[in-house]
Amino acid sequence: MSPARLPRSFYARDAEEVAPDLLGQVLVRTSRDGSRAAARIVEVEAYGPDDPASHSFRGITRRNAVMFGPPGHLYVYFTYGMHHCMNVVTGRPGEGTAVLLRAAEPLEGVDRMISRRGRERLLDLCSGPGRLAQAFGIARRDDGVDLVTGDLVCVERGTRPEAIRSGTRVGVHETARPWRYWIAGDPFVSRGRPGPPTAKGTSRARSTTP
DNA sequence: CATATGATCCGCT
DNA sequence: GCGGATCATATGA
Repeated sequence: MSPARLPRSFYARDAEEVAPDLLGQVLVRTSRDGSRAAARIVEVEAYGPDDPASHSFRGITRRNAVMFGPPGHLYVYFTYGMHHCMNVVTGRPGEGTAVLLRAAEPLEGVDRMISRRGRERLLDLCSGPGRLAQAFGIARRDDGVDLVTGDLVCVERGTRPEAIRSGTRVGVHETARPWRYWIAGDPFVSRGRPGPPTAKGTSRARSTTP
């Protein structure tokens, strides 16, 4: 019943529209004992329809089924044999669009994040999709949880970023959709190579600090 | 059934 | 900067 919690309508839009709007918002996980873990989202990636880079591109499977459900739910997948990544489902049911949460700035429950991560440097706690999921204790069993009405995880309204940058998505060799968004100059953004891999391969993304 | 691969992280060089 | 870890998932035989 938190008035700060983002409503369903926030998620029920195109992924590339939701993605930049998620920057500055606060991801919150409430444990059964009432303790909270919270972090300010600083980096995301959108995965749209007809997007070869999206898990939903080849149709619905058991793994990606949640992506095709109603917006405002968590889509969690396991990869590289050891990492979980979390997305928020966007758009309309059947579309299969989502936004990957890539990095955040720890705000609450830092001690718990440190123990879950096994590392104590604040900058390394949530700076990467696998790290973020680990810090929040998110795993496959959290696949499909409702961010709007659920008790476990939600996104609360935060502070608006001063400036937003965008560039090519990490691990995606395509320049047509620069759907990685991050807060300009934010130290908690992951070290994932910024900038499009241009043909001659010398340029960097426009990630200069204002 | 067999196998290739990945929206990654970490430690070592 | 590079490669190993490590396995669920998808796909093809």
